[in-house]
Amino acid sequence: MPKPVNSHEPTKTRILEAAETLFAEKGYAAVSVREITAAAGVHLAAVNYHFGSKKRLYFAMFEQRLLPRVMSVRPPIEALLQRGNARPAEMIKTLVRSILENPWPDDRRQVTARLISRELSQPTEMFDILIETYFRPMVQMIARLLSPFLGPDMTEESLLLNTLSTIAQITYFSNGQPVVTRLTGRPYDADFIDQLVGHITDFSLRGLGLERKPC
Amino acid sequence: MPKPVNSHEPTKTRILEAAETLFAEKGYAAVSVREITAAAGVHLAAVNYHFGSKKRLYFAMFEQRLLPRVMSVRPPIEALLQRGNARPAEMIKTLVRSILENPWPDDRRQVTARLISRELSQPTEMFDILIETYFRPMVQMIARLLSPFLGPDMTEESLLLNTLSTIAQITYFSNGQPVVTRLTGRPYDADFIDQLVGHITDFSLRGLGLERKPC
DNA sequence: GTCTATAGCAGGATAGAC
DNA sequence: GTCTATCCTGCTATAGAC
Repeated sequence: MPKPVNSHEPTKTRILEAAETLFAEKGYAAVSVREITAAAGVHLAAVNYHFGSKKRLYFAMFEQRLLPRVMSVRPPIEALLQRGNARPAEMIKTLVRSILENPWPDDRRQVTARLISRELSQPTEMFDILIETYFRPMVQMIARLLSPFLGPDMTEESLLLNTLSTIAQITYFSNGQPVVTRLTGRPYDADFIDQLVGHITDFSLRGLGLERKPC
Repeated sequence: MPKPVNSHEPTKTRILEAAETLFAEKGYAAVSVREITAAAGVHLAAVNYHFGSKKRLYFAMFEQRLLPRVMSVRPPIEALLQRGNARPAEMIKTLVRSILENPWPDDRRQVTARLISRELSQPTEMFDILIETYFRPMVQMIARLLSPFLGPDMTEESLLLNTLSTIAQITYFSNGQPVVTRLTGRPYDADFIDQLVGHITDFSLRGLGLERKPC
């Protein structure tokens, strides 16, 4: 448990921080309250005093730390939408970059991505909240961003699938880091992330039919 | 535990089957040996008698059931490669379909996909085996399939990233089923899977630069 | 609010009868 | 090989001293 303990934070915050890290690493079931309190440098009973139970600690962590952080990704992308004059290449590149090298603090990037991916692949009671407050608005916003360029004859569903194909790549290269590193031999440093952003942008632009190949 | 018990199978097999289902559903840590033996309809001590420990049961399940099954996806795709005269559109469609509606028995499709995705996103000691025996050969095979069409000036790394972008979509629409259903309102019936296969194929062909848009 | 002590139970594993 | 009974550890949760 090499996690620094921030001993000036209040007990409650220390618990939330430690819980977040551990839940992200191992998953809810594999983490014990003892482990969390030890990592947080607080006494065992503190979790039940402050949160009532282990499950409610998870929910509190989710609502108070995870959700606010993921919501913070949206404003910059919304700003892009408001401007209204961006070109598709620029839009997609910004989108990809804003998620791949996201604005969360360095020590929380991996943690945040893992918690989201965990919740999406193994829904708990938080699944609905995550979908409706974060994921669906995000997808709709991206779809609205793209839709003017994709032609008016495209169905809603087709627009959605195209949006999801773009998101699929971002998600895959973001969450699948262990696999990608293993296969390419490249660690996720600034260099490689740049390259990934470029690749995903190009592939998606072509996939969306927004960039013509020589014919 | 509505799982039927196949009471004519030997104890060992019954345990492996139940373990597979439960590990896929809940993850290793969240499943107890008691739960497994109850679902299998055998006595509690059977796990330790036949496998030595819960962890070794997981490994046995992985090697004896999961790996052989995922390996069975390869031959049909390899056959495509051997023929050598397939066109890219056909190849990619076959590839997408062979994974999206895979050849595993109906009651094992979801289970198999979940176990793989679990192992890739939360590596245990089996991660290396899965990567080296299944994933890397699979990716290399697909890359070899595509490479003749992508032009000789494409770097190895670029070829790999393009391949992964295609796989990313297949993986996303396959593993992200709860999310996709939630956002589209479509259950994964034959109809929708057809539509997904078509979409992923088209998007990927364009993404790879293999299908020209009107210009 | 903090922490100790412990209740109460579920977990994996095992010994030994059959 | 099968199954019962049980050990013991480690878990969540709580009671109650400070």
